[in-house]
Amino acid sequence: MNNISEGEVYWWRPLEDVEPDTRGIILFAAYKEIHSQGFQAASLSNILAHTGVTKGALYHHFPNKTALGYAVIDEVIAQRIHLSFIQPLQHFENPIDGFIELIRQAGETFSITDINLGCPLTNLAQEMAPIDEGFRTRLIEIYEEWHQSIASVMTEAKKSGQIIDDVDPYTLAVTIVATMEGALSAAKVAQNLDKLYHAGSGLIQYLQLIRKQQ
Amino acid sequence: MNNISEGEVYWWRPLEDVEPDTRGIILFAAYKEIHSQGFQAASLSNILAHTGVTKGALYHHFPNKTALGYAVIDEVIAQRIHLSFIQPLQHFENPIDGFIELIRQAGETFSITDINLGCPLTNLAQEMAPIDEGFRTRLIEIYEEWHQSIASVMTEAKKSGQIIDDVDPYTLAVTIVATMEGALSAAKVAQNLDKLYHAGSGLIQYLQLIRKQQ
DNA sequence: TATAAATCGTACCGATTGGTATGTATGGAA
DNA sequence: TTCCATACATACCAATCGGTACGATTTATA
Repeated sequence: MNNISEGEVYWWRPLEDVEPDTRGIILFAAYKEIHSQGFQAASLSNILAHTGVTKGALYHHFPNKTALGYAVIDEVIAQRIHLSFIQPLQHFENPIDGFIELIRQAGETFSITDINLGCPLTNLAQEMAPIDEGFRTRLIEIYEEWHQSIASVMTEAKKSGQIIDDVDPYTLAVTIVATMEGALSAAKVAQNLDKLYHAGSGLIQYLQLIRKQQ
Repeated sequence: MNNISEGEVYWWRPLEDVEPDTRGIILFAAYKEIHSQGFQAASLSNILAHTGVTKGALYHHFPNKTALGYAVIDEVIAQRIHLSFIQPLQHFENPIDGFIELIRQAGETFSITDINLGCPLTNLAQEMAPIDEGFRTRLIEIYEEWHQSIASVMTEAKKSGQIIDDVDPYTLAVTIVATMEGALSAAKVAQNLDKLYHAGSGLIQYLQLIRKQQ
C-alpha cells in the first residue's frame, strides 16, 4: 500500500512491494509533498493529514523537518536516481546509441504530471543548495556520481574508437546532464513535451556528431 | 541610490541611475528578496525592513504579494533578460562565433555570488510555474521571446551558409538555452564555476560541429 | 483657500508554521 | 510480575506569515 490516491499519476512508482512501517509511510509521503511543493513549502501538517500518522509519531522518527528532508534524499531520491539513470548506463553496448535511445524514450516514459512536477533532484537542488549545506552536500554527491558514471562509459567508448578524439569524457558527461536537466526544466514551465523534444533532438544531434565514422 | 549594501556583490546591477520613487524602491528590494529566497519564502517584512518602507506604503502600491511578484517579472526580470541575453544577439555578425564568445565570457562576467543565487528567471520559473498560472504565462513569454530571437539569428546564419543544413533553428535555440540553464544550475549547486566551464565547452563543441566548413 | 485624492504609518488580526511537553499503550527482558 | 524502552497520541506554544482597518499627512486641483 503506497499512498498514491487513485487517478494520481506519479513519477517513479514505489520500487518495492513490501508493506512499509510508519517510518516508511512518513518518508514516502514526505517525498511526495516535497516533490510537489518544494521543501520549504512542504507542510508537516499536510504529510500527517495524507497519511493519518500523528505528529508524535513523526517527531519520534525524525528530530526535525530538516532531518526528514535529509532522509528523503538519502533513502528515496538517491535510490531512484541511481536506478533510473545510473544503473541503465551499465547495459549500454554503445553509449551513444544508448543515450539516443534513452532520450527518444523520454517522451513516452514521462507523463504530463511528471513533467509538471519536474525532476525531484533538480527541484530540491535548486531550492535548497544555496540555503542549507546539509542538503547541498547530499545532492552534490548524487550529481557527482551521475557525472562520473557517464564519464566512465564515455571513456570506454572513446578507447574503443566509438567517439572522436577531441572529446573529454567528463566534460561530455556534465554537458549531457546539463542539457537533459535544462530540457526537463523548460518542459516543466511550458507544461508540455514540445521543448523536451526539441532539446532532446538537439542533444541527439550533438551525440551523432561526436560519433567517429568508420 | 539602489539598496545594495556594501560588499554585497549582485548580479545585473541597476540599469538606470535615476532616483527611484517608493514604488521603485519596493520593486527592486522585492526583486532581490525573491531572487535570493524564492517567491514563496520571500518575506514582505524583510523587504520592508531592508527598505524602511512601511506596510501601508507597500499595500498602497501593490494589492497583494502575488501582484508584487508579477510586477517584479514584468518590470525587472523581463527587462534584464532582454538586455543581457536577447539584445546582444543582434550584434552578432556570425552567431556561432557570437555564442562561443558569449559562453567564454560567462566565467568572467559571473561572480561566485551570482552563481550561488542562480538565474532569477530560472529560479522563479521552476518554483512558481507549476503553482501559479499568472507567473507561468509571464515567464513562458520571456522564454519564448528568447527562443525565437535565437532561432531568428540562426535562420539567417543557415541561409548564409554558416551552419550545416540539417539543423533546425528553433530546435537549436531551445537546446542552447536548455544547456546554458542546466550549466548555471549545476554551477549553482556545486557553488563553483567548474561545471559551468565543462558544460560551456561541451556546448561550444556542439556549435563548432554544426558550423559548415568552407 | 477649500476639497479631494494620493501617499503613506501604525496597530492589529486570523491562519499556519515547526516544534514541544506530556501522557499512554505495548512488547520484550529479567 | 515488574520494569523499561519503544512507539505512538493529544494538546499546546511562540513565531511568523500575508493581509486589513483606519488615521495622518502630503499633494494636486478647482
